[in-house]
Amino acid sequence: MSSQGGPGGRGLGTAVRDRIRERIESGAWRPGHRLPAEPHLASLLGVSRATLREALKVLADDGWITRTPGAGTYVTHRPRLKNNLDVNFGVSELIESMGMRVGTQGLRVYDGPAGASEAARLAIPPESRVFVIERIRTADYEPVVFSRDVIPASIVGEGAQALDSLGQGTLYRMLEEEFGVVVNQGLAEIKPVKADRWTASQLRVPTGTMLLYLLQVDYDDTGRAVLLSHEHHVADAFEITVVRRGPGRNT
Amino acid sequence: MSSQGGPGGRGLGTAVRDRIRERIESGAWRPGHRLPAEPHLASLLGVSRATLREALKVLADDGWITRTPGAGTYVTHRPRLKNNLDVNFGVSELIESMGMRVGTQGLRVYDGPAGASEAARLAIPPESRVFVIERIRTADYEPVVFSRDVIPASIVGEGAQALDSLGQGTLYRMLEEEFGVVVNQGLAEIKPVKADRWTASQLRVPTGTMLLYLLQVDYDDTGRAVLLSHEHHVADAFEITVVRRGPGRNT
DNA sequence: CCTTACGTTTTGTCAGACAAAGCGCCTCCG
DNA sequence: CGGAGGCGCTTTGTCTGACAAAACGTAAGG
Repeated sequence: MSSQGGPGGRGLGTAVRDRIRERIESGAWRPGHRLPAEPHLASLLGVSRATLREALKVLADDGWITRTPGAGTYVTHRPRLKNNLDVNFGVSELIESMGMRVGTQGLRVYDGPAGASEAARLAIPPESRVFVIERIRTADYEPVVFSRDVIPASIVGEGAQALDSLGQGTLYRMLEEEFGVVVNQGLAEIKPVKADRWTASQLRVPTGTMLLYLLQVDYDDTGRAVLLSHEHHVADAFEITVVRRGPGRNT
Repeated sequence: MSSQGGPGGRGLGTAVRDRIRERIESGAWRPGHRLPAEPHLASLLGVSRATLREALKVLADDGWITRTPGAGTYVTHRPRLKNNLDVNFGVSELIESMGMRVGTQGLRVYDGPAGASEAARLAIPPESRVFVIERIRTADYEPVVFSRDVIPASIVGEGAQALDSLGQGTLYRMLEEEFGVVVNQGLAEIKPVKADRWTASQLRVPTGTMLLYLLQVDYDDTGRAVLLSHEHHVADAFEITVVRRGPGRNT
């Protein structure tokens, strides 16, 4: 299925892109810093200039670098954020990136037929068998997210007992390591809601507390829906940001 | 500053990328459809294969297409959404894309010194002169967003009287056409809030109504902060979505 | 009828070359 | 001595051609 799943990712250009971005994120190349010229950088990275340029094109398109003919390639002068909805995937990484201890309470795993709405979003036949994972995520032992994850049985097959070991685990890592499913993209719908009685009691907050509700469907690289997540975030616990692409490049 | 500002965007590869994406968005190439082979498609678009591949690389990276060696390039089988936080920029386009009439109420434009917090986010000296635009955006004559836009005087110079004509205009288009400022990227912070007395009266909703608050800073292609926006969205008016990149490509 | 081997098609990567656009340095002139 | 203009170098943008790797369809053989 997946071509190689090697070190960096799928494809040399993607690996080069990640390597360059890591240098920027780590601070080795600070904003305003000028990158080596393309031929030089290509030989440094051990790839051809065409491959390097594919990586640079994506980075420039994402706003990491700015390229001007005759002048050079510079790291864009723009603040970088953690806790970014675009890149941070999963609640565990979100909490860990804030330097807090991540934990799980009230884990509940069961299977059954999918409801009509959830089946439609997962693009599976109604009444198909799905596995459901409900749990409360804690940051420094404080409940911050109540989540309900729905996975089609066709994804996890019969090796579903591994789901029981999600005590503190990352669901995405388990999907990748146990079932060979690599989540490539997710489509999240964001809505502010007030905590109802049940959710409030789970999160140990007063009824009516402000929550951020994320309804998300994740897809693998073939476009197959592999995971549906309902996440109720305690509003004050996180600072959620999104990078938006400007109209200058998106019609 | 900007190199050519031609038809599609800045650069041939970017223009090619937009042309392909338009075909997908318009439905000419539906999910699962196979694109012509690269040499053929390159000649169809009138560019070289290297340029075409830069465009395809970005599209594949953004999840629009899936490429497999030996097989071909296919349009990814994944639902496309309008009202996407990533691509839809500005409230006007958001409302128009939903097929509703966009309008403005209570426009108020004034200038003065920037506050400490706003100056810091715009990366300008404290007390710098800024222009402030406050207005209520309506969809089908119903208030849906109350926004406060802050623009440094250094951006708009002395031609600021143009700001008064924002009756139904798009601020981004005005920035581009009047002042030559192309917004490339924006960083938005999302938070659910309850409407306070003042905001509620502006939006004609009861105090305590659920709102989605977006605090956004926009940057041009050089990384200069050009616009700070506070937006209070009526929660039930929109369906806000975000495309998230999977851990499989971001680590 | 199933399995296997082959060839074709298609994407992935590389190398080299030329054009266009900034930037810095030098020279020339006042 | 100071400023302005021109020249050349550097760097990105684009094109051309080529070969390798991978996947699919087809045909031959058991």
